[in-house]
Amino acid sequence: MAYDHKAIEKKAQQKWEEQALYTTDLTDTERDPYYLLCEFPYPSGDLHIGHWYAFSVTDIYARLLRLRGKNVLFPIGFDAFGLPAENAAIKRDLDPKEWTYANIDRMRGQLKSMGASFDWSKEVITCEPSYYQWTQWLFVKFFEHGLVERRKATVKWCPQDQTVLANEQVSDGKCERCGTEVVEKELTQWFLKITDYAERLLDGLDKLPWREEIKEAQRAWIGKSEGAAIEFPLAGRSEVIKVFTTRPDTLFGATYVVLAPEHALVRTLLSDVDNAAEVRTYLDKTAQKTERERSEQKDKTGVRLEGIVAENPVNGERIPVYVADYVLGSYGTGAVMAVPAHDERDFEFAHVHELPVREVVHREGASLPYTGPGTLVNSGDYAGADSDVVAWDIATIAGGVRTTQYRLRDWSISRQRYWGCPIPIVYDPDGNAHAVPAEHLPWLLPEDAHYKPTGHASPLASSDELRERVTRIFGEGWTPEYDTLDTFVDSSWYFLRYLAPHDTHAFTDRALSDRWFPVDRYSGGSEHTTMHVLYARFFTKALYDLALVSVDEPFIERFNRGLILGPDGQKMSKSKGNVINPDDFVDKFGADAVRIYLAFIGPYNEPGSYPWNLDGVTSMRKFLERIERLTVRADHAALTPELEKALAQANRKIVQDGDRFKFNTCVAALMILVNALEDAPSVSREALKQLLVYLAPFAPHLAEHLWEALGEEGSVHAAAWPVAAEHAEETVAVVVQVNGKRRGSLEVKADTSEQAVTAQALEIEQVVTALAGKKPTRIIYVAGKIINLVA
RNA sequence: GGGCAUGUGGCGGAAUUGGUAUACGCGUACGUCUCAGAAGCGUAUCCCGUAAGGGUUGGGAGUUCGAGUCUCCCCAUGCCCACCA
Repeated sequence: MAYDHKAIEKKAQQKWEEQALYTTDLTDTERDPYYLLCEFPYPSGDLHIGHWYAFSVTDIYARLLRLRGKNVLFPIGFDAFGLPAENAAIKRDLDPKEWTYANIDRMRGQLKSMGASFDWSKEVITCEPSYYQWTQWLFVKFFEHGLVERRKATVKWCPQDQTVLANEQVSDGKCERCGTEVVEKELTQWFLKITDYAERLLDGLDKLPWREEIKEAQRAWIGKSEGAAIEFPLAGRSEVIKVFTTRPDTLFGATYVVLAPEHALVRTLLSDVDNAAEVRTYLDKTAQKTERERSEQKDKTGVRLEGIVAENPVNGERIPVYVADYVLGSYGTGAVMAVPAHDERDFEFAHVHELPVREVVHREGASLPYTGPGTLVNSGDYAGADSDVVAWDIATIAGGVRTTQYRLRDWSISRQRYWGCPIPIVYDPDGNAHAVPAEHLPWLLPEDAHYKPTGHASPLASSDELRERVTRIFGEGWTPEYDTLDTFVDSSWYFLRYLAPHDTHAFTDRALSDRWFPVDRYSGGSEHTTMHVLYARFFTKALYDLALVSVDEPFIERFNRGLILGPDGQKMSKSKGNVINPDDFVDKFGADAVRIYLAFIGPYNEPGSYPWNLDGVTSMRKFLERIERLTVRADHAALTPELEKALAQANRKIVQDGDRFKFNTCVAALMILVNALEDAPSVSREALKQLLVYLAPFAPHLAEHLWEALGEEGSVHAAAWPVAAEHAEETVAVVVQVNGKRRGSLEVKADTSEQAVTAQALEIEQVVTALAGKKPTRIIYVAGKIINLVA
């Protein structure tokens, strides 16, 4: 090894710490502020290669911006409450708190070993009372303004983790954390009313310059659909069945009505149906199915409510009523009008249960079920009309009301677990909820609770201290809330806390947030598109409405980074044995080589997957060694025009592609520069100094070391970004084409006229041959790039 | 099933608003240095052709002086959502 990376790294990291190089002065008004944010890590244990990719590559940009004169805020913290840490601690028979803090200590050291330029003075840890005091304070604000609600609802429950999950935390019917099949449970829970913001969350996206795929994913998740709410009266009864439909034009084709098994009306009707036993059996069977079983069963199951008859409001037709689990209790009104001819699910159900299929929208050549638009048939006075045109007329005569439905559900935030932020709510003797007054915040997580979940009651219920605390403060008969908050609540506002991490009077600093918020660029994983990023946007809008911040979108730019795969091209996992431990590589090749490898592997501005490649890291180490050898050749000669040009090109490329988050081409530009320097007859100190500044963001330790070796003062990371030399006299290569085909090229001065270029082009032998005596009829000249002679 | 994204050498990838396709690197081959190996250094490396030249960005069509880039159709892959009425 040509240089001792361990010694170099240690020395450089010490130097930066001593000089407090990365402590951001938030009150500085001289330089432009730039808030660069990475998703803060979950203290799960060791830092893996994905963490390196997330933090060390974003760090390149932080360093680059600082060199270019920005006042950069690049903070770090820990998302420290939550299930995985708690489960891991229980498995090891440790207190979740001890386990979490031990992990934080270890990860801090590992994060520093990357040479990441985080401002540790602003570290936030969400499980610290000084942090969660403000999570609670915000919860109370939301509570006071009606944004928090306690209600009974069917919620997703993870039997393994013994807790409720938010809709966003269920994927493919399984728990996001542990993969267990999720079941539904009826529970009284706290909700954040994110659905109140559905429309604004949608609108806000239009103005954001994010990649379309991120915005589309959020739009799809919010799932806006417009339609009509229509009431179907029940013959001889006072109740009505309210349905939601986006297709009122098919109303004449409704041949039955379906209620979801969870629908409240089912229980009411049960006493009057002729086949109550059969219905009850069906309801019980359905209740035992997991979400997935319900959606994956081959045949659409259901049962008719015998003796109950609904009336189609458009024509008074009497049609049967069914209970079927293909209708979701949680969407729309929990009931649908079934139009088998024009809906695939209704068609399937009608087929199984031998219900009539009546075509009302006709299109030549289309077979049923046909779900597109067409000409109405069997539709009374509307027969012959265009289905799209008269849809709302039909809705109107049926008494339909224009309704907008969202797929988005309110955010369930109660967790029946120990390791989370206590919900700052107490109940009076009558069971009414009251917010814990601000003077009692932080509302501490009791230390005497049995933290293992029992499934019967939340762990906090086992705390005597909590009960006594409530009695002492509020009086006899008052009881605490025993659930804790979903971890995603903690992380929905941490980017504001970085601005005032030690403030004991406010959750953030208003003056600083006016200056620093929103975040300029936020880098994270695509798995958070419909979770954390959505929640953070919701929080910001709510805070804006409470006049606590001045903007209502938290992130100007959002980038989802890619994934590092195992050497076999598969996703890394312990079971596949293809997990790369970054520590081994850092130990062997140095942090700089690993950083620059991760930067070079592919563009950072779009999500992709990159297999880990040992040869790639090795070659980066060799590249760094070439730079080290180069510095030994330093002399005092003046810069040659060639080198000046090469330096200017690298400078411009790194600035431009850095801003685009394309560090792979920045590294390529560095390589081209190093190749040019190696080929040069002499290497001046001035050229090397510039090279080291360009290298510094990518390989911060080696750049610092070589900077010192050249005898330079201070830190290379505090150096001024070189001004790229402008060459007015520069010649440019102009490609000469005949009929769009390349026939040669010319070296001309940039400001050469079209006539002069044409004249020169016509002298090229291949051009003459290609023209074969013809005269160009048209000449297209793009200055400095191309000239095309069309003949 | 729906939505979005992406298809460029053996591999990762490059190609500002349409303007030299394959930058940079890996791998490979040969050479050099060496007692030998490693490292280093040098040369070559999309395809056909001795060459001149011609062809090539998943396939097909189109717009254009000019298309990897724009439009349409098809194919493949990846991600997200998924009984959402």
